[in-house]
Amino acid sequence: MAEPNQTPSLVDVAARAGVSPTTVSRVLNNRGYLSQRTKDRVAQAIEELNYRPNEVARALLGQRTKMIGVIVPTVALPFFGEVVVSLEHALEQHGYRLLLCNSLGRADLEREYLDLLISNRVDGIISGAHNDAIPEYADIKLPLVTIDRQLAPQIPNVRCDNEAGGRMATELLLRRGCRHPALLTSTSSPRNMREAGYRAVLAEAGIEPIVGTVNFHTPEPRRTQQIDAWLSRWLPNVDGVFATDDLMAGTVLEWAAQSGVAVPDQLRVVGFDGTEAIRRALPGLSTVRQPIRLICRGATDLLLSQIDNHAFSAGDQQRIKPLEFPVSLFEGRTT
Amino acid sequence: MAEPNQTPSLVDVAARAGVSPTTVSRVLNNRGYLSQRTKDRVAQAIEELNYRPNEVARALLGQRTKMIGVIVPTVALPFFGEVVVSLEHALEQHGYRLLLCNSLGRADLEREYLDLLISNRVDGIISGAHNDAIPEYADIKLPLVTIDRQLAPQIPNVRCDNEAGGRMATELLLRRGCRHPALLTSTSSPRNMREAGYRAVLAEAGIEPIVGTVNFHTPEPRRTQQIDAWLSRWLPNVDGVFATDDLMAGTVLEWAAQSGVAVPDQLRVVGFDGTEAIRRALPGLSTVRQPIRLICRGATDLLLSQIDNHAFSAGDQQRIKPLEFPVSLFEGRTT
DNA sequence: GTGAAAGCGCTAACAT
DNA sequence: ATGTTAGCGCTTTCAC
Repeated sequence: MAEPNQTPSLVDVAARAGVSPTTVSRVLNNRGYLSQRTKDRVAQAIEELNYRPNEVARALLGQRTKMIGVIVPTVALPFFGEVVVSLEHALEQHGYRLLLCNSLGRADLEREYLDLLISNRVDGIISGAHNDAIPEYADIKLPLVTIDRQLAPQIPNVRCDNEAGGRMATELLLRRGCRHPALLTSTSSPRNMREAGYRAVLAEAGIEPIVGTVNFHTPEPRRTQQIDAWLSRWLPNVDGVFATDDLMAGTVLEWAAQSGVAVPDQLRVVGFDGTEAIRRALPGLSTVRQPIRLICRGATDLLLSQIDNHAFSAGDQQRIKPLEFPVSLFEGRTT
Repeated sequence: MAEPNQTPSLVDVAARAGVSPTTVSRVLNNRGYLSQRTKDRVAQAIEELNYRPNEVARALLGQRTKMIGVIVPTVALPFFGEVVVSLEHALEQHGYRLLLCNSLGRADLEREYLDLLISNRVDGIISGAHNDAIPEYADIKLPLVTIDRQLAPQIPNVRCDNEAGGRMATELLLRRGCRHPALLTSTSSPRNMREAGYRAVLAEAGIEPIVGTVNFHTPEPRRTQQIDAWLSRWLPNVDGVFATDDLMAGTVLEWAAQSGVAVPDQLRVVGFDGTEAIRRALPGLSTVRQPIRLICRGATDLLLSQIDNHAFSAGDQQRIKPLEFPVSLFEGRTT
């Protein structure tokens, strides 16, 4: 007696079609010579049983799960949300699925996720999150590509031209007449290329830079308080703000509205990222748009070529030039 | 000669520790009686080989992948991004992983994803996306929970109290002095409970409702154009707008800024959702906050209990009362 | 053109 | 306290 409740297996299909399991497999994978009659019978059995091949079994046998692990700080932030959507669709085009990990910017979680992905035998990893202090990435024997932040010289990295973006934003502020544009960013460092762009333009113009930092993952309401305090301290010396992400720019705009500071007349504001969601929420915000689609396609292509070539990132120790895509400026009401 | 490049298997560990595979398995799963000496030797072999159990093999054997498929329109929108983050962490607490599917609101994609998830033998599905016209959900023999929109009476559904939210938003507008608050929503229908709340309050106040619709997935710039056209048409008859999501509210605010309409004096605006990201981008926006954490925990608990009880949604045909969580009002500068 | 047998990595039954 | 055997669902030799 058959168990009708059980998910049917290939063997069930074979029995029903009166052929061997091998033949069913061949029909499924379109391999070898099959008589039309056999094909039809198998197709019918599949239909009748509503059979779906078990990808888990395929993965075990074939040694490839067709799954890619993606680690980002959190898809609750539109930039990473959009990145993950783009990745998912780029991967899907090649028959890959996406296992999502939100590290929340926590190094411990990120480490755990790395382990998890290895245990699940993902075929590769795309990481858009990194606590730079995670050495584990170095000895991962798995195709790996990072987005935006470069982890190590030999790990492929895809990003936008952050420095050009920083320059464009700063130049826009100067062009609109700002004398003292300030920078508001997450972490000030020599490796912050948006900051580098800002500093370069100001240096050329002979203007003293003013840099404020509020960490990305600072919880509300502290984050807003820090931004407000910083703004109140510098105004009215400052007549423009380049915020290195759009959400920060939004907080600046709100501070201006509440403080009775006119935008753009008294204060000009530019953001960074230009995601669809924020373009809806803040359609007037001037911003530097990242080519997220391009970045994600680039990352996917790099990863899949690694997978296809069995060229594991750990293997080739040579320095790889990061793949950089150009940004574009959107000028809205706030400048 | 061993192949040092290969990922080590449990058999390799067994060989190195001088025990049988079963013993290694027992050590890994902490089952049965093991001598301390054996435990140590196995632990050492695992360490030396840097062995990780192959979850794919475990899944094939145990008939459970510990993976949950999650279908949403797109995590590029903060609401769904935040939902997915919450789900991922709720699931992770129970040892489950999340396979992400962004349906982009397209019925064809949603169908494909359903197939994909079945083929990958996920242990359950949480869907926050539905083209109502997808009958496939009905005959899915898999634990299934929906978020926000109810698919069918017998499928468990978790959501916030949308009608109460609609009421609260509308009442806030009236309380602040609006005489003609309009509704801006994605789809007007009797099943749109936010709209129902709005209509109910207006009916009680004896005010004629004004309803505008702009579909969720309308691409820019058409979306903005539609909203702008609608606003220009109704103002100044309208002195308040309840937008059923925060992004729409953002577009309304921008229209007001560009049209020289003072907020809140000439036009009051309330949104809906209150995600973290939008609270950062538009800190001044009055909005109805959804308890996303609660909703996601509720959905996860319901799903996991289905899984544990082998009670498949298709099985129990009885009507299930949706799980509703209360919303809360945030009043900002825009009202 | 089609089938039988072996095996991917693991664990549950059944020994001992 | 530990080992042996069988099998999850599939594909890949190698036969015929």
